[in-house]
Amino acid sequence: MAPRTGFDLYDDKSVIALRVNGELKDLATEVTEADTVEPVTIDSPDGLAILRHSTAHVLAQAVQSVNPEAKLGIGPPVTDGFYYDFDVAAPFTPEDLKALQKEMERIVRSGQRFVRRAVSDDEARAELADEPYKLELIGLKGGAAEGGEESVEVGAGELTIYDNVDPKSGETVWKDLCRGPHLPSTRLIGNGFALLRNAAAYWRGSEKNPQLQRIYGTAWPTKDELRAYQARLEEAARRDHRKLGAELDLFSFPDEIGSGMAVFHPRGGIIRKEIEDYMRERLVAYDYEFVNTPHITKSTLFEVSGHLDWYREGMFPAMHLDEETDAEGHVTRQGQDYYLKPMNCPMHNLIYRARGRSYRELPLRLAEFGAVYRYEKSGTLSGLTRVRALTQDDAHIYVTPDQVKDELRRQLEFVLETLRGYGLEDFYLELSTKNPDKYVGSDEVWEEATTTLRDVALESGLELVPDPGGAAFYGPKISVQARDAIGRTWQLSTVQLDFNLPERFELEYTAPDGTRQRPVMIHRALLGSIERFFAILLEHYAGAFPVWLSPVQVVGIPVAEEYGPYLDEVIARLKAVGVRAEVDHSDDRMPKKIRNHTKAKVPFQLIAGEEDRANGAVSFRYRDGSQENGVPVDDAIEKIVEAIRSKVQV
RNA sequence: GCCGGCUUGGCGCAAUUGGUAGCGCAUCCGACUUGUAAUCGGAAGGUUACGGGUUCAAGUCCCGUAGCCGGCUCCA
Repeated sequence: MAPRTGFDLYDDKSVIALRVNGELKDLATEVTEADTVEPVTIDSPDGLAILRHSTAHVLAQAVQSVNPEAKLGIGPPVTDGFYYDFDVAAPFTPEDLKALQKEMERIVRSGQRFVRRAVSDDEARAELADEPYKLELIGLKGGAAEGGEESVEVGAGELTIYDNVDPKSGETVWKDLCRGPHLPSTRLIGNGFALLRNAAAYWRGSEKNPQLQRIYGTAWPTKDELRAYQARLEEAARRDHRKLGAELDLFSFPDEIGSGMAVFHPRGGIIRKEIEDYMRERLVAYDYEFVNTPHITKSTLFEVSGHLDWYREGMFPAMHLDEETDAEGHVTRQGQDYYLKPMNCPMHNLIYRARGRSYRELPLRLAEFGAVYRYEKSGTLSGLTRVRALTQDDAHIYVTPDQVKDELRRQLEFVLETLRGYGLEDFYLELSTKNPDKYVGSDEVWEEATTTLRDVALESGLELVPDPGGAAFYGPKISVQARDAIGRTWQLSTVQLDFNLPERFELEYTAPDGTRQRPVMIHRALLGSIERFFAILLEHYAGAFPVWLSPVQVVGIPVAEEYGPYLDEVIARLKAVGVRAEVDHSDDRMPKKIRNHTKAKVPFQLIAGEEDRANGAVSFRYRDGSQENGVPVDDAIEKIVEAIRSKVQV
């Protein structure tokens, strides 16, 4: 029987590639009956990646058609889109992007075919003589065969070049080194793509390499899906915590204080206090003990812990104190280096070590909202999510080796339950394992710790994603990733197992048999940094916090001045039971007051006029504009108090 | 830190080819007080981020610094 291609097998226009014996192939691939062949549609995850990858090729063709001097880097698909890197003399301007978009539209309309062609290394070198970066990738191929890096350009097997062929003339108008597969035709890209932004990116991801100019784009099977994606971006912008933080008067970043250091305003302060109070309640319930430690320390501490070895660049420079010199400038008294602390664990270890410990005390759980300072590079700072002064809800748990597994289970349960209390529901786990270039301790110990963590993570039943090389230098970790209201994921809690710092700090406890044993340490941050968690919640709720977190929970709005005193009485009763409530006595008109407090996202507006006053009632108005009129005051108070207690959204 | 962009009163924005800073909201004062998202009138508020330079003249052009934004690298 004659070999057949995907074109023969599938009529469906949405089929754009094949999966042959498990491998993605072009639709034009010839298959036989012996092959297992599955269709890949353009709207499947694989299909979208192919669409985006092909769109990246069209971008590269457009760039070289506008600027033949541009050298090609790499151009893979990424979440929701693609990028392509170029070495060009001058960075792209917004006008350049517009022109490129136009050129891409022309290429898409011309319906070029993507044609795969296998080439030898030497042929590829000859054809791509003007593309230094592609040549470099070909050179790397040898390593790829032994399990080195693979890319969208170069696989472990043979090299392939994709020719873009004009359907009318049959001429090859452009080509690129690429593994594929690709769409059959550029026409399938349609008008569901857009260029988004340009930025610099280091060649092959290393700071030591030159920077290329990267153009990001997005591509979707239809214009409607593109629009939906753009709407998602707008929604994310609408929720941006930096914007909401200013609008709702929650926090600011005074230039006078310095980059990456926030001040919380009264309303932000209330939210923060509620976040912390709830956390403290939970800590008490789970047998934690509270400790406090200073913000600065002599350098020795971080020499012992190893932080100065690994993270010196990320720490604020030392303050050199107590040095004395004589008139000639000779040092007469040796000074001391003090550092702002970037981490609390060494100090907690000192608390552990302050006296002899018994196995009877373990697990010993020390918790602190510890302010730490990290000299993050200026370009990485971002709102509250990446700052230089932050508060960790940090805890260190000391256990016997036997207790490790149970304690890890307990901690994971604690973490997930607590996060649910804040209104986050959708989680998965990530297991970060040893970075071969950055670790202390023996391989056996790492192996054991990693296995233990993996077991506990799997037991939880949550999805577990590997993160190879993602561990800190002292031990592997499980991190809890949470999806927010619009589906973005945030790394939140981390549980790290550490056999190394107890060693470095020579921590011990007396075992039942009277011998001295070394405890194991678990590092556990639940919110990560309180500042960052604040930002995540703010974006998750788009500023409309559940009642318990709302800075102002109830505002009384009199229909006319006359009803102010009546509402004062109602509000006074609420305040008496701890509700954050106030009456708006301003001389704005009632609709204006409603507008103001709706914009401020106050959960309960209590309105009262003659009708309500006569009946001893109030009328509720909610943030969405819905109402509940004539509610007796006792019921209203009960309802509000219950909404706070049960942490519900209204 | 690197690349690019941006920076006008508290906030959001205007200022033709360089010609001597305007508007809305917020604020303050006054009047008004009306059952569900903007009452009216008036006042005050800016050496256009900062520092240099070009020019008869700079918010507008050039250089430097800072901050912010988008990425890259980094993230204990």
